[in-house]
Amino acid sequence: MPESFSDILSRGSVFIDRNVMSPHYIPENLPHREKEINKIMRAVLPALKNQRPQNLFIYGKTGTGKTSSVKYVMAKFAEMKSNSAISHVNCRIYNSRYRILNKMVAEHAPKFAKPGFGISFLYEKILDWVEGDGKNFIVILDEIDMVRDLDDLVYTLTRANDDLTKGGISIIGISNRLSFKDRLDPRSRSSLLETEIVFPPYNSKQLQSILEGRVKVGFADGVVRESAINLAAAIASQETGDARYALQLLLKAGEIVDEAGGNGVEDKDVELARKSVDEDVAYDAISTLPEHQRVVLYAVASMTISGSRYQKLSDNGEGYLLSGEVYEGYLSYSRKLGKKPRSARWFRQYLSDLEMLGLITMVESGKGQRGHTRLIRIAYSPEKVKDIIEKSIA
DNA sequence: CCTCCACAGGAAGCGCAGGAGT
DNA sequence: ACTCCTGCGCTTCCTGTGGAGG
Repeated sequence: MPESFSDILSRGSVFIDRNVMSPHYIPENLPHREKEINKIMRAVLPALKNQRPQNLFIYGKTGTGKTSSVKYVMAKFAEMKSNSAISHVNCRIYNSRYRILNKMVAEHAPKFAKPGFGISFLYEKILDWVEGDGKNFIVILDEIDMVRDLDDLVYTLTRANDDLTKGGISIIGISNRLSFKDRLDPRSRSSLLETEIVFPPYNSKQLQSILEGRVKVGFADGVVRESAINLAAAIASQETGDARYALQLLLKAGEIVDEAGGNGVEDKDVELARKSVDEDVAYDAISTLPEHQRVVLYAVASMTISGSRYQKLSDNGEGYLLSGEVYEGYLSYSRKLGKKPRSARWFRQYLSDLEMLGLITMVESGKGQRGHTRLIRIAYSPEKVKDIIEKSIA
C-alpha cells in the first residue's frame, strides 16, 4: 500500500523553504563578496549619472558568486530611477552574435523580433531604441566564453557607441574560463576588458558562514547540527571552493533526512549526500556521453572488473589498465555492438575527454612499464558505471 | 650505444550538417 | 527556399619520448 500525499505531507520536513538552498536563490546579502559587489556598483554607477559605464569583465570559477553578485547589484540598480536598461543574456543558450542581438531586441522591442531579419536590421533597431531617449543600455553576457563569434559581437556592440549620438551600450561579461581571452582579437580584448574583477574561490570558513546564513532561513530552527554544516563546508572547499556544491550537499542531506523520517541533519547525512550528489554528477555525465565515448568507458569498466593482463599494482593495490589494451577492448566491444570503431588517434582523444569529465583518471607510466603509455583507472565503481551504461543503451 | 616498440599528441585535410545571408 | 560558409568529428600522417633488448 503506497503512502498518500497527505501521509507524506503530515510527516513534516526539516525544511522551511527549500528554495533558499537552490543555487539560483539570491539572498538578502552575499557574505564575503562585499569588495566585489562594491567594484561592480562603482563600475555601473556612471549610468545613474547619464554617462556610459565602462565595459566590465568578471572572472571566477564556478560557484564563486559571479552571477549572484551581478544579479544582486542589478536588482539594486533597478530600484534607482535612471534612464537605463538591462539585458541579462545566458550565452550558453544564446551563443552567437545573431541570437544575442535578437534576444536584446526581443526583450526591449518585441514587435521587431520576428525571425528572418538580418543582423543589420536588428542592429539598427537597437540603435534607434537606445537613441530614442539617450539611455544607457547594459548588456550582461553570462558565460560569455560560449559565444562562437565573440569578436564580431564585441566589435558590433562597441562600434554601436560610435554610431550613437545619444546614449550608450556597455557590456558586462561573465566567464569561468580565462583561457578564452587568447582566442580574442586584441582590439576586442582591450575594449571588453576595460575593467576586470576576479572572484576568488571561497575558503572553508567562508563557505561555513554562507551555509549558516542559508540554513537559518531555509531549514527549521536547530535541525542542522553545526558539525554537519562544517563538514559540508570542508568537503566543498577541499574540492574547488564551489558554494553551489556546498549548498547542494546540505539540500540533499535534508532530503535524505526527510525521506527517512528523521528530524535532524547530522554528519552522516552529509556523507550520504556527498555520495549521492557525486553519483548524480557521474550519472548525468555518463548518460549524456556520445556513444563512442560511452563504449570506451564501458570497456574500461568491464576490463577493470575482469582484470588487466598486466595488473600492475599501484600504491593502494588497485589495478591500472594500459591504454593499448583498452583500445583492444574498445575495438571488440564496438564490433560486438555493430559500430565501426574509431581510429586509435581519436580513441586517445576520447580518453582525455573522459578524464576531463572526471570519469577516469590517467597517469603517465613510470618505471616498470614498457615505454611511454598511460595508466588508466576508473573514477567510480566499475560495476555501477557498467550498470548505468547498460541501462542507458536500453 | 643504437634501434625498436608502444604509445602521446600536434598538424593537415576531408566530408558533412546545420546556420547565416540572400 | 536556396546556396554558401563554417565548425566539427574524424582520419591520416607525423614527430617525440623513454624503457627494453640486442
